[in-house]
Amino acid sequence: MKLAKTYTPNDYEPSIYALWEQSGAFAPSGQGEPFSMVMPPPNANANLHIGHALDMNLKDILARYYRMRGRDVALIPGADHAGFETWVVYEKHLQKEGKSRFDFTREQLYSQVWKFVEDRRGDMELQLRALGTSASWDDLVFTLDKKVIDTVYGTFKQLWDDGLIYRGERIVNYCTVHQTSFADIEVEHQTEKSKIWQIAYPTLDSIGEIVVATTRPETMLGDTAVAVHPDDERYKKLIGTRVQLPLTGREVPIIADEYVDREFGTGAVKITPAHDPNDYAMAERHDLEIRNIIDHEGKLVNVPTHYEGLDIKAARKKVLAALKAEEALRGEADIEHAVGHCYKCGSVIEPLMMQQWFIKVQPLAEAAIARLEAGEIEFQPASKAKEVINYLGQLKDWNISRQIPWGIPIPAFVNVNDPTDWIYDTRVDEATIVVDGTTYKREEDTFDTWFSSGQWPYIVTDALDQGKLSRFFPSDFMETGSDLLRQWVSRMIMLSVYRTGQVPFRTVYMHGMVNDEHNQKMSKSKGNVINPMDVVTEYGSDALRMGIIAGRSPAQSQAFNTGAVVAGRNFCNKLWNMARFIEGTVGTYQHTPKPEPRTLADHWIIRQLNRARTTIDDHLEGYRYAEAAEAMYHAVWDDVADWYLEANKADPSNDMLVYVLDTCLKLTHPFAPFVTETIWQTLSWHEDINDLLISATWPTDVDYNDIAAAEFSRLKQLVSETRFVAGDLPGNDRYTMLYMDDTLVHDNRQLIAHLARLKSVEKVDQARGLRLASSGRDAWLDISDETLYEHQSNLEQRLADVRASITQLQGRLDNDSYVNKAPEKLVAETRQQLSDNQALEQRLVRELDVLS
RNA sequence: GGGUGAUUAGCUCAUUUGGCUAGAGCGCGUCAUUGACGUUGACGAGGUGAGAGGUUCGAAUCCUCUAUCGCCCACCA
Repeated sequence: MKLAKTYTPNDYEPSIYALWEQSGAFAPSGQGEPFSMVMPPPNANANLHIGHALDMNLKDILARYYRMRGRDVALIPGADHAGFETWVVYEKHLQKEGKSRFDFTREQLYSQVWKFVEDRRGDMELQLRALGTSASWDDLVFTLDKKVIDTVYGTFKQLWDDGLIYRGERIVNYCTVHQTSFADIEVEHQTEKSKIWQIAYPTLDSIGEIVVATTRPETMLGDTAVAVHPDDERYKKLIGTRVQLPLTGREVPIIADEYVDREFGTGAVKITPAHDPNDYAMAERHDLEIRNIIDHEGKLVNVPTHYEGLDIKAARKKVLAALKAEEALRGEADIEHAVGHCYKCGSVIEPLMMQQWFIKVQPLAEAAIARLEAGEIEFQPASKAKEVINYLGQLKDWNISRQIPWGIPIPAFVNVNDPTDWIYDTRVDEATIVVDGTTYKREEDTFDTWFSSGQWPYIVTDALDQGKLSRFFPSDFMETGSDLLRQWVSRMIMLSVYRTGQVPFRTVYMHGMVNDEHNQKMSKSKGNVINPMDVVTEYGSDALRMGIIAGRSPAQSQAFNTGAVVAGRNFCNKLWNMARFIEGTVGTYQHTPKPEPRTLADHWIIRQLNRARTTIDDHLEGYRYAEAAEAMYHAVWDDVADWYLEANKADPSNDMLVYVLDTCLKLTHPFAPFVTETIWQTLSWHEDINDLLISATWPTDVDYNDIAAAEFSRLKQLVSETRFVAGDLPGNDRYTMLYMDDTLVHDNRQLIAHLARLKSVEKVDQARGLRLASSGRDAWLDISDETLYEHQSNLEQRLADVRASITQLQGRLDNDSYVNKAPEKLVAETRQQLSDNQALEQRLVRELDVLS
């Protein structure tokens, strides 16, 4: 035998992958209707996590499936420079060496990180290969490739020309540790316990004071107003008057604004426009002064000298102490409220005023919403469409600048003599340029990664300049984690509609998260992270692939289930041993004939495989992976291995064995590519060097006789009943089956004996023993009266069951509403079941009569 | 605070627009076996579908309420 007794995946997987890659099977064939998917670029600097394994698998199954169905498949891989993510990793690396970003120029940093990423990028790509990803590697795009940058600049220019780009001092989310701003979506809000203090501000125009409530007393140094609700009776008369701020003595007005909640705190709010988004909005409405008092490192500035340079924490302490000394503190209370944190380092996000680049998103969002509402993109699950529309509908202007050197530089320059004079220019490698005699200095910020990733589908397919892959845009299938719906999917739609006039993809499939085995979210800090490469080493890539899609539905988070991976491994071994058996039986075989069914089992297995293929087609076309895999699993294991191979032993046919094995391998290949290809390569009838399963054609229907197939089903039933009954009898004897005038049993007596493990199957004139009543054949098990007697209670139990079900069915048919309103087909089925059960009841009654 | 998902066998999960006796894998029990496979085979046990009510001939599925858990969003100082 060519094959070892047990399938050991790690011995075969790498060479099989190499075989595919060298054969060029991953590249688009250029023939057939295109089917394309772009891979969300995994971070170039990091190892794959288990979510990637799922993510990749969901795409690769379709890639392999549609490839076999003759489509022109492109699974286009990517690698992400992951701007900020990578930057964080690199900055830690610098820290270890005792250096900081300020020791280097932008160019130096950029090239250092480039090298850092290059060194690590290979790991990620090797891991994708280990998972079996049939990606078109020649078409891989890195997010810092020239064509990416060119396209991104083109989009930026178009937005600029359309008046949709502006630079402005706005309040932004700022991490003082990383010293960069964030988009709203990158800020993590956490509920925290803290204190809320009440501070008295003396009024100027009358004797008295107004008490404000705040969780951030230190910001009072930057207050420029106090706000109350216009209808608040307590404060109505104070509106328009002024208060004097404690500590600084500055005078600020009391204003009225509906935003103020009368119920909360004291109903009076101190306004610090530079360091609170709401206060900023209010300052815009009321044209208030904006005082910056916190700098980029989180230290106080523009404040009385003894506060100057303090960090937030120290400043708060000092301010509170001073207020206490001035007897301006009126109370403190515990409070729970949401605080924004940096999603990377967890430090508190400071809202700060900064010069940033923004996109006016509204026109883009509106255009995208129109397409979504027209149903141009199908969502799996469908509910996600609404979520995207809602999100786009309330999107605020998008801050696309980041203050980190690792990324695509923003192609803009500012007049050294006029800070409002900005021009678009792509000579970002030069610190200054001269245009028409004027010197311009470049912008040092880089783009938010999502600005470039958001253009991915049309970049990688060269859709804008009709490149060689442009037939793959829009792509057919976009599959990614449900956590990226907003930050990535929505932006791709928005930018693609804007830039290309087309939606970027036709179907979006969102997968849920992979939790740990106890359904807890995986995280490094909890130490419950499952490394996909460990799973591959232990169980094999195919087992991981099969296990991770088992019972999974879109957008639903689910625990990682080792049991399902084990089942996958066992399945691979089963398939392996089926092949081993068939290969050993068939030996050298030179052609793959059109199967010509001869026996009942032949007809039946053809029917089963035809049906399985149809079921798999239905499910995969509807993206129901788990159901498709299950149909495949049961066809191969239950129908082929458990029944057909055994039947074939009783009446062998090599042609049929070859057909059955080939079909199983094809049906299984999208789900377990390695083991199937490994087997395929060992088979003598696939010896041709160019004969690869990955490129084989998907099975089509084979003719069979329906009556013959149905007769085998009846034999199966008889065999099952025999096993069941015999298993219940005392002892482990092999029994003899007796039959009278039953042609089906007569013609298949050898087969029945083999399948039911009987001593023999013999024709008799006079029946005796235990009648096999359930399967409706004139067949008996030859057992002694004594044994028969012991079996009586079993028969009685079965009779009771049958009668219960008769009562139920009869009740249903006695109900006129059911007979009249339920579908005819269903009613007919019920009638059939009733008569079947009645016949069975009579046979059982007769059996029991004989016994007594 | 708003939205959204979940609750089905011991565990992890299915069950496509309401319709056969609610399925699978793992686990569990009994038995088997000298050559395809113990990563096996045969047989089996195990579910009043979170709870309560409603609609319907018919509900795990639709509606209402309750309970518990999760996720996302959110400026209450």
